[in-house]
Amino acid sequence: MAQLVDAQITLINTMSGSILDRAGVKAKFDVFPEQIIDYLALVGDTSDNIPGIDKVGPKTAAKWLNAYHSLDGLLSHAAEVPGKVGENLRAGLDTLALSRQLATIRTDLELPLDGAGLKRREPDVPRLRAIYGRLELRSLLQQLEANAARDNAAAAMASESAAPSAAAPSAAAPSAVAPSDIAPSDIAPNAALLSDPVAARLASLPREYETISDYAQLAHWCEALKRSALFAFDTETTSLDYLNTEIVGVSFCIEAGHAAYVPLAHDYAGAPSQLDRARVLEALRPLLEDPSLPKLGQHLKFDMHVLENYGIALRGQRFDTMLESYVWNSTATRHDMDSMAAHYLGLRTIHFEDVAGKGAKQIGFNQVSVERAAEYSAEDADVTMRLHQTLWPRLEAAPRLAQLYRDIEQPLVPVLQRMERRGVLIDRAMLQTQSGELLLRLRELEALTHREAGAAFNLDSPKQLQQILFERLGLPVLRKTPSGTPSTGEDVLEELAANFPLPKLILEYRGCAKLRSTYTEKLPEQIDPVTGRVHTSYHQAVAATGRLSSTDPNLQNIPIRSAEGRRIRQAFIAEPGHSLLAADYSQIELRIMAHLSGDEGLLRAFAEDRDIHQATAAEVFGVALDQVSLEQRRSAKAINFGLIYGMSAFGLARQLGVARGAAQSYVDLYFARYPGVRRYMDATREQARREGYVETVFGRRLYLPEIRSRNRAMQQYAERSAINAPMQGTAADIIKRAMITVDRWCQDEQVPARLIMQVHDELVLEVRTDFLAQARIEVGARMNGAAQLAVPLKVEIGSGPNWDQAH
DNA sequence: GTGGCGTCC
DNA sequence: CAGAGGGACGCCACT
Repeated sequence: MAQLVDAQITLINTMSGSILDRAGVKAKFDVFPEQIIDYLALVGDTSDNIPGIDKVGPKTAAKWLNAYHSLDGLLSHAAEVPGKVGENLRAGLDTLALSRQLATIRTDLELPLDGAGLKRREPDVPRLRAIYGRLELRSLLQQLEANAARDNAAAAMASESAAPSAAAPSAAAPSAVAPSDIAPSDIAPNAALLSDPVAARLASLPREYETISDYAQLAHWCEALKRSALFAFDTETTSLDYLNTEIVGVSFCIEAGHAAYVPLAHDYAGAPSQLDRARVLEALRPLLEDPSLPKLGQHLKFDMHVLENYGIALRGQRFDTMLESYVWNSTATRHDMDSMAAHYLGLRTIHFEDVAGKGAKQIGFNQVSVERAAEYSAEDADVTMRLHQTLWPRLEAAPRLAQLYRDIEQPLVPVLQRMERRGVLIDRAMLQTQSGELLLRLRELEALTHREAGAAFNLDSPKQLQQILFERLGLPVLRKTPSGTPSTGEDVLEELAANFPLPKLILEYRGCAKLRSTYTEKLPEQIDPVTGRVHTSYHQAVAATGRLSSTDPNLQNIPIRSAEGRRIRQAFIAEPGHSLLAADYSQIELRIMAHLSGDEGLLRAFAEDRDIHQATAAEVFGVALDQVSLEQRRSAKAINFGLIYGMSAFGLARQLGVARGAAQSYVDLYFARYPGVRRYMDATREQARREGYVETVFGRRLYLPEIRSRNRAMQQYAERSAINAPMQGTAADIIKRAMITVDRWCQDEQVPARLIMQVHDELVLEVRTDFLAQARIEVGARMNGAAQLAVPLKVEIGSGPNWDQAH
């Protein structure tokens, strides 16, 4: 028994707390299922015999469910919990998970009235059925039906002619039951499951897809495309690598339900003969290059690249369903076609994996049978048209969103395509030299560390490092990771470094290892052998706030803060006779805060072009501008950034290493000096609660339904997002507008300058060196003119032979 | 695939 | 009373 109590106390000490009311330990904190599993493993499976543990029931399960981001993770953990506690837990989760799914769906139904949530996934009916097989799914499925019906009704109202035909007749819209009101009794057990109306609807969709196998048929379609008001098209390719991919087929859709696939390069053994790719592309060229012939697609930037590989310049792209969905609601669904079809149309489309397989067994699209490829590809074009028919009327009904779409997101597509295609020149030899140097240093540090630790271990393994630091050497545990293990993060090691020698070595090791693995080793591998440059992908529909993101390689997280890191930037160079020009917006988010809040003090500071952190320090600490100490300026800077991120006094205290009370007094002083900022923040939170969303200066919306959550953590997270999103999002809008005008200048005037990178508040151009002086002026003017705010924008421009020296 | 960590704005 | 800083991507270890 003593052992049991010890184990329990150990458990309590190693995690955030315990629900177990035993041995004088108060039930104070939450325990999560994986911790129960650990616990039971520790004490042996005596769960039914431990007083108190059987109290884990629906109520506790509800707390866990609310706290977990991943329902799947929670369910899989719950499945492993043995004994009575497991039974109770699973019963509670079944009920609660289903009601949460219902709440999720319900929220989606009421768009745009209620808004949607962060990173919300589609309800996966087959999976729900598997999990809740013993439960009746009628109410859930009814809501899915009603969802489609209402969407279509709304679309029909907004645009009679554009109403899609996919509407399923359905009962009236669901009554407005608050999620929490869905009691367990509403979900009656029923062994006989309903048929799946979602799958059924897919099968019953009116569709006529044809496969084009002769030139007369092709000519017929080309004529129809030419006469159409709008057509959707899609290219099928051998690879997602946009520079090194071949066209396997193309598909078209003019009218929902009618689509055609043109197989061109299916080359498996026994493939039917197909039309000649070059000849078909030449027939399509005049259509695709005609700017007055409007086109629709899903992620057209990719198709632009693919066509450019064949010398075809896509013009006249008018609509892109990926961007329509993103502008409509950046978080209600992911913006790939399969997700959108499920979300907006209630359709389960044929996925790429369905026809090509997945993992190591995946085949190229050229190996897919023409029959299956035709179904898949024609459906893509068809569904693209259907999505557009439901999305565009919604956007037009919300004029600011339509304007954001027309003025910013759609025109940005060709700009990004050109940036990607141009690529960035990298000095491979320089990176390889650095890699060698880093490797030597890493080996030294490894030897020193092992000697100091008295044991050999893998420095790259946080788990092994935890054991060495906190078990073998007994260093104090200063912070724990979310999963309850002792953290070895940078801030912890910094603090430990004051009293112990090892953490400092590990910090240097980590820094070098990061530089080598992520940058000096990987970047050279990503240089295209043909162009000698790296060609990133900018993603336009990923970040909830409107920012771009970059992958393969990510050019938006190249080091800059440390001297060692900046050497990486020296390898970003320009071609002979050219230089890099880097132009970044100075303090753009704080300027936007001044604009949005209208705070007089802040407006004045920017109007007078003050050093904003210094000016803030002078106000907060009540000293003259020239009396502000470096320490005061540092504090003010932390306050300013904290405000942008919705940070609390607690967080500020930790950041600054001061007492919480001191941090609180800084915050109070700040708000006393800048009362407009506090008013703005209160008003923003209030608007988010009232409307369900916040918006940027240019009308971009971010929906935050969690701001009404009864779960405090989620609600506060939503509040921080509400504060941050208008500033971060407006900055994104502004730089996108700047990119469009800068690119237009590059294109129209045939100047020797090209946009090559964007890093959130910075644009990088490759400019012929003799043209630098003029480029500075032209780029600066366009960036400055990208928005008219109540404060001036400020752009800082530098240039040099490499990215480091351009700053 | 997930968690921990680290890079950027 | 607990929690406590927004948005991304990528590497490594580990399962």
